[in-house]
Amino acid sequence: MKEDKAVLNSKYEEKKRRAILAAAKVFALKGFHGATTEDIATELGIQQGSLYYYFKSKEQALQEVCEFGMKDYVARMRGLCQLDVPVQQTLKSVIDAHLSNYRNQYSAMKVHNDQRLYLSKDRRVLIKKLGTEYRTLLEDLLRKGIEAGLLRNDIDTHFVAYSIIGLGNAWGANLMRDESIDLSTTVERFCNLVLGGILD
Amino acid sequence: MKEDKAVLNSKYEEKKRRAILAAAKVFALKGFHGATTEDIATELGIQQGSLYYYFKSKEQALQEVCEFGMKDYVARMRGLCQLDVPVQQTLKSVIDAHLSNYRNQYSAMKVHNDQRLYLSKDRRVLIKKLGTEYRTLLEDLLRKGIEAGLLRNDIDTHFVAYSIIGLGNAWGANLMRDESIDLSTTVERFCNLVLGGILD
DNA sequence: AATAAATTCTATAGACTTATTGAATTTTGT
DNA sequence: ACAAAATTCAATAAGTCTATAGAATTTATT
Repeated sequence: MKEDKAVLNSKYEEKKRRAILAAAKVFALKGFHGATTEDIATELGIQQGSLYYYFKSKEQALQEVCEFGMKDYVARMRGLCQLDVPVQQTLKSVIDAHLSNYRNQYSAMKVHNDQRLYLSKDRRVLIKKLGTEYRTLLEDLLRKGIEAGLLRNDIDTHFVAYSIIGLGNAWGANLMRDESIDLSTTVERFCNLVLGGILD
Repeated sequence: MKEDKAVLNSKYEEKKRRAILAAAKVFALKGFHGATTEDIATELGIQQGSLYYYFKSKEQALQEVCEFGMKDYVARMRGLCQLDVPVQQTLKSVIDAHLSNYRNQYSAMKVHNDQRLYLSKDRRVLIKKLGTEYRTLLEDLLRKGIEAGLLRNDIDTHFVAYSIIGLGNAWGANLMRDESIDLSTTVERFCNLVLGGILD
């Protein structure tokens, strides 16, 4: 019976995880509305109707994909921000983590970025909280950098934080689309651009 | 008869334009697959079936929205790049034009960015050409700036061009979503970030 | 080995959507 | 004012999709 699903059966948990990854892959490729439950089931190797053993609805699947994509992403960010190293170095780690995520996290981040607004508002509560926490951590980091005299004091931390995230998402999507782009080179150039700009 | 549609009847052209704008608005809000032809027709104030007087198919509507969004966008870029002013100034105009576009162009640009990949490849030929032209113009501009000694010679023009576009799209979407964000302040901060970075 | 529980399957109802068609209406040209 | 052309409408065929339900199968437990 489905009721036991709450009781963290390890077999169930593992397949549920695979279901989320399958949904992430399909949603990333076709978009939430463009993807069918049959697409996801096929990706998982089961029949369309069987998918409802794991998700109550297609919308719930999207919600879980987005939450999955954000959770350890934010957790890692928390860890990076606690380390006591110069801001520049933390920033580089943050950017590296952000971009690496796109190569490892099975498209869940992309789905979060592109499709989360198709969720009803109450399904987005946790997702929004996680997103806000991430941006806030980044803003705090920048503020600390200014106070330490390492960063210019005329920047707007909110603007810069949002820009770094936006740029990270743009390059993340690019890295996913084109496997031939080198990750570490991209991280390097990303940091150079944000830290030093392009002016001679 | 529909045949006359090719003969640029000005009445027809005007309503066709409005049909494209209606489609853009609906696609931007609900996504291509999430939007129905009924949504678009309602936005236009006609019946669902009547929409097919203007578009042969829903997919063609998406194609026309994307092309509409890109055409004068690229045309303006061409104009800006021909002016003989310092690179920094051109760059600012480019960013200003890019961001202003999101406030004026009735969501067509957003649809282009988010939904164009749902089009079949052959429907994307012109769209792709326009996008490539835009990025190439930007890359040429950066190269000119380096040769003039105004920009650092260790930047990768392709990387920077792509970054400026990505950042512009991120802020464009943000400006659309939140009317209270000030355009000129955003342009200012954008330029400062890209030109000078954040390092003290 | 027998029983219980968990997982998957098949079949389908009930919506919803796109695109078409021919009729009705409005606009335009003479 | 009349006829032709352009535009819109109403109705619907044909297809797709989500979600459910009960049967069948597989896996775990005693």
